[in-house]
Amino acid sequence: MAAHAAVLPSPSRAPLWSMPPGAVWPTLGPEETETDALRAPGTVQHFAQDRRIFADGDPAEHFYRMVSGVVRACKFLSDGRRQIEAFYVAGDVFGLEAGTHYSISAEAVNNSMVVAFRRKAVEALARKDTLLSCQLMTAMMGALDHARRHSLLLGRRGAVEKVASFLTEWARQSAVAGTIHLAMTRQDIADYLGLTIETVSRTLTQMERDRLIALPGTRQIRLCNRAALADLAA
Amino acid sequence: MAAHAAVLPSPSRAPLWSMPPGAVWPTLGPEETETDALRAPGTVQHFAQDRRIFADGDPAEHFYRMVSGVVRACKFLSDGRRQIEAFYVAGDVFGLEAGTHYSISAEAVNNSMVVAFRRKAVEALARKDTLLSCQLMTAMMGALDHARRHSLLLGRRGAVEKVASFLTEWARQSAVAGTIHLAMTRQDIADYLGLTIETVSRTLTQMERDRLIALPGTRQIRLCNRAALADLAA
DNA sequence: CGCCGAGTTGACCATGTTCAAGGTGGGTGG
DNA sequence: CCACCCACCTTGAACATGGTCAACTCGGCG
Repeated sequence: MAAHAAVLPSPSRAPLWSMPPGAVWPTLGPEETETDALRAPGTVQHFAQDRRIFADGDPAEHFYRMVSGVVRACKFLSDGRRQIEAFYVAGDVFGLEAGTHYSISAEAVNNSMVVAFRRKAVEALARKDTLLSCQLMTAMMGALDHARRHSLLLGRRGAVEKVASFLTEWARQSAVAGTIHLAMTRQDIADYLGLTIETVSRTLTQMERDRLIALPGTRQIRLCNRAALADLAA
Repeated sequence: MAAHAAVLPSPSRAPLWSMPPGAVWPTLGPEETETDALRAPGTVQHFAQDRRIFADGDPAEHFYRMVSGVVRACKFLSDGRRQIEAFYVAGDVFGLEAGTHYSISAEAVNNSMVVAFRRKAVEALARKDTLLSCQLMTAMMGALDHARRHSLLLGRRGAVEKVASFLTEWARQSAVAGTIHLAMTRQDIADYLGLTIETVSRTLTQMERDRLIALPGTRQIRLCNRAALADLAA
């Protein structure tokens, strides 16, 4: 039961793109989680706030596992418009790529610590070690699930629903006693939700008026009516 | 060189979420493509127009490879709003899931033929056969890439850019002599782009006025100025 | 204290949606 | 073979949501 949480070596809290329990592919027995090949060849790295970890188009030589902090994965249009695809937190794996180059950029939202893995080394390992393949596969599919839910959000939800969804999602990973601490700016939130900074701000203010949340500080959000919020997030 | 195209057994045309050339993970030598374990255990199935192949929440017992026709993958909100995440065409693999249940629905856009694989059988194979794992991995990552590009589209592009992107993307797979045949309705296009049917219609009409396209029939689009179109799609 | 970046608020505006009416074309049955 | 029908599509006008632009506030820090 608890063994399922150890699919990827990490603190056991759910990643932002929450991996469903039992989401191992193929299904693994508890004893197999001992192998944990991802732990061996990694090197620890630190990134200061807003530092780029890799850019869209760079050769994909490493991939990463979050230890602490928050990282955003984003894409840009030629005119600078930005879409944040995901925020990564402790335990999340990112930078796995189909081709030889990254198709997305990754930047530290705040001071962050990651473990970097040489892609080639892990590829070689993965060819021998089926368990490792499965771990990577599971990480990928979790990311795919998240991307799909995110598309539904971006394409078919209004501003209030978007903000409510974000709060609900982020609360799962960063709520202490009903109060969220935001690692990211309003601009980050806006770019994650496909909105503008002003709309995010207005929506939060309106939610405060409606007693759904309280805003004790700009980076702190207290969830007063979590049920109603979850309801908005539908 | 050419062997790279045979990552998945299929007609060699690029899938809608185009898999980049050389997108094998880990990188495979030409000789290895002989194995092609996906070919063995499949059973051919036909689905009539609008028939559901699987629904969000169903137990994920199979996954599929397109032989002919077009399939849409979509998610729904409780009030019926729909977001189409992808259209699948010959060669595309879909229905790979992280958990034990599908997280998306798949429906035939027109009469379609697919090969179904028992998930358990292939899982078992994949644990032995690293090549197979890699093929699946590559398929997944192609899907992830597509989902990310789609998020950027949904979150940060206007109606004209969206329609132009759709035309450009779909032309790659269904253009004969500069004329696209649409398998899907305007509603499908709208739900793919996060727009309404009226906006899609108006945008196409405007593009016709601007001599970017011609509309000889409702399901036929002639690309008159492909460069300008690609430019709009940025 | 004053500056500066981040956030908020307001007024106006643009894009895309909604609602409603009319057109078109492919298939069916008389 | 033609008429009708129905689903699909187009068009128009009013409307709403969210974006833009600009002013102002707040809080942290030199």
